[in-house]
Formats: sequence, C-alpha cells, structure tokens
Amino acid sequence: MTSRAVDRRATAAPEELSTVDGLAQLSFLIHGTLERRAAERELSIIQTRLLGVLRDRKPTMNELAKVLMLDKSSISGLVDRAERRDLVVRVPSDADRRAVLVALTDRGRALVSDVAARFGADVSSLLDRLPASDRATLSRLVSRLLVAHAADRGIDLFAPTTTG
Amino acid sequence: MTSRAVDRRATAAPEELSTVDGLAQLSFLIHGTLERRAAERELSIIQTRLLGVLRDRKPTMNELAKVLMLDKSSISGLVDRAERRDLVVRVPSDADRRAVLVALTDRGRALVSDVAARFGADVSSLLDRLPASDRATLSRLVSRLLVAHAADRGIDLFAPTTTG
DNA sequence: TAAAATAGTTTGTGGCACGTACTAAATCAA
DNA sequence: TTGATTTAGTACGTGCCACAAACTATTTTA
Repeated sequence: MTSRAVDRRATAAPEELSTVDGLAQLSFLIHGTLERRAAERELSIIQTRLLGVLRDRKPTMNELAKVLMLDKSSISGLVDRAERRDLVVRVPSDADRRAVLVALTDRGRALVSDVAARFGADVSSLLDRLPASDRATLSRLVSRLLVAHAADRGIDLFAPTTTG
Repeated sequence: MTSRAVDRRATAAPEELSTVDGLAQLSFLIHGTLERRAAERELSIIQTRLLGVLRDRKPTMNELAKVLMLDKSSISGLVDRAERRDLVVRVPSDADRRAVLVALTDRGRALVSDVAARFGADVSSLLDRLPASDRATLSRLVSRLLVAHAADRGIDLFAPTTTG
C-alpha cells in the first residue's frame, strides 16, 4: 500500500501502470509532497488544512468540525495548538454567545500562503514534465472526474457557496 | 488546504479547476478513499502501507524503516501493534542474528487483499465516469508523469527489483 | 581483538483523533 | 414564562503514530 506496493500487481501492459495503480501512486506522491512542504514549516497536514480552510472563511468550531470531518473535541485541541503558535485566534460570536469563531492571524495567513506557494510550485514542476497540450488534456480529464464525483454526492463544485 | 480550500483560488477559467488544484483535490479524494476503506477494517493508512509492503517482501525492521521512511523506533511500535493483532510475525534472521524479519500472517494477507480490492473498486468506479478512450489517455499521461518523476530521482520504475 | 558501526528495543514527549462527561447558552413546548 | 431539550464548546482519558535519546546485542573494521 506504499506507492511501491500499490503499483506492483495487476499491471496490465508492461511498461505501463494500470490506471488505478497509477492514480493511486500519483495521489500518494502529491500527498507526500504537501506533507513535506508543510513539515518544512512545522505544520502537519491537518494543521495545514485548518489554515487552508480559514483562508476564506471565519467558521465556528462546529463548522470546522464538519468541514474537516473531525469530532468537535478534536477541533478543540487542533485550534488550541494553532492558537498557541499564534496562527489562529478564537473570537466570540456576536450572534450566538455559545459559539466561537476561528480566524487566521497575519502570521497564520503568511504561513499557509507560503506552504501553498511551495506546494503549488512542486506540482507545477511535476506537470512541466508534460508538453503543454498533454497538460491541458490532463487538466480537463481530472476536472471531469472531480465534477462527476461531486455530482454523485449532490454537490455543485461551482456553486457560489462553494466557489466564492 | 482542504480539498475545498485548495480548489478555491487561482481558478483560471470558470467551470474548470486549474491543473494544480485539480490534481491536489484528486489526490485528497483518493487518499481519503483509501483511508476510509482501511478504517472499515480497523486499519490506519500506515498499518495498511505496512501490510502492503509485506505482500511481496519479507524485510528486516531496518528495511521497513527505509521503505516507509520512518524512524526505526517507529517501526518497532508499528510492528508491535500489527503483531498483537496477528497480522504480521517477527522471524529471526538466519543471516544476521541482530536482525528481525517481518512477514505477513494469513490473516494479514487476507486483510490487506480485502482492503486493496475495495479500494481498487472505488478508484475504478470513479474512473468509470470517463469514457474508455479518456481513461486510456489519462492512464498514459499519469504514467508519463510518474515515470518522469521517478527518473528525476534516479529510479527506473520498471527495473526488475522494483517491478517484481 | 579492541573499537566502531549496525540492528533493534525501550522510554519519554508531543500531535492527533475519538468517546464520554461536563458547562453554558439557546430553543422548544406546555 | 418557565422547565425540558438541544446545541456549542471544553476537559479528560485512551490509543495510535512519530521522533529522539539511551540502551543491549551483534557484526564489522582496523
């Protein structure tokens, strides 16, 4: 189930990975790339995701739990650790005195931008191995997959709430 | 940095994700799919990777540390927990009395096969959203990316040792 | 054969995720 | 309106995962 192991069986044609194995391997490669870039800034994947979500939102703890698909008790600890590093702040909600809003600090915003930029550069340079026309094709096919998958789950990838 | 957040900015053309964002999002989708399938069998990603590596090898602890890119002390605990569940066994090495070989048990082999099959089916059904010709194209492009990336790191993806 | 290197374990620390139990505030119902 | 229920968040205990440092046992080397 390591990238190596995944590509080992069911390789249909020699000199070419099966689509399933290839996609799996590529996923691990990209995931590992983000993990590495985040680690260079002392961030875990989940801390990075947290900061990423906060780039364009100021959600409650509860909303964070839903978006990140974690238990609310996990969010408490996650935000605790980020707050200790001055990456996020807790802000009391005006609308609901039980609720707590979470926002990026300048430091948090700078950090996530940095990681995103470095990660983006990595993926871009990986993609540079393909001629531009192939890149365009790949982009189109990947988009199609994602849109189809999102549609399956009743989500419009380009709806205002999601995209704006 | 959640799949949602990643796709949110630098979306060049409307109705289409940038290649970088699309690939990132697809990676998280596939990674999450494996995570879910593994969790259904009470396995973490790293436990699943461990079992995956062992499908076609019987490495030492030290080799495992290299393949999984973990500290050897992490491997001790990882193998401990897997051994407790009767998924792997430690076997003393004949060649080096310091060394310990790790092998799958029948139970471990059955479990990893099960997870791999379910995960493979997930990815396949995702791919089924594309017409066959697009699938072939995608497969070719992904393979090309992986081969190019491997070559960068001085690895021949199809060398006998790697490909079995 | 003595010193250095290697294989693996143990212990301590911290992050991450969960479930349970708890407090405070908001909402619902009678 | 007030009493019951639901909701938002935290605290605590448990377990997994990862690391570094310290340790034992073996092998290699000089």
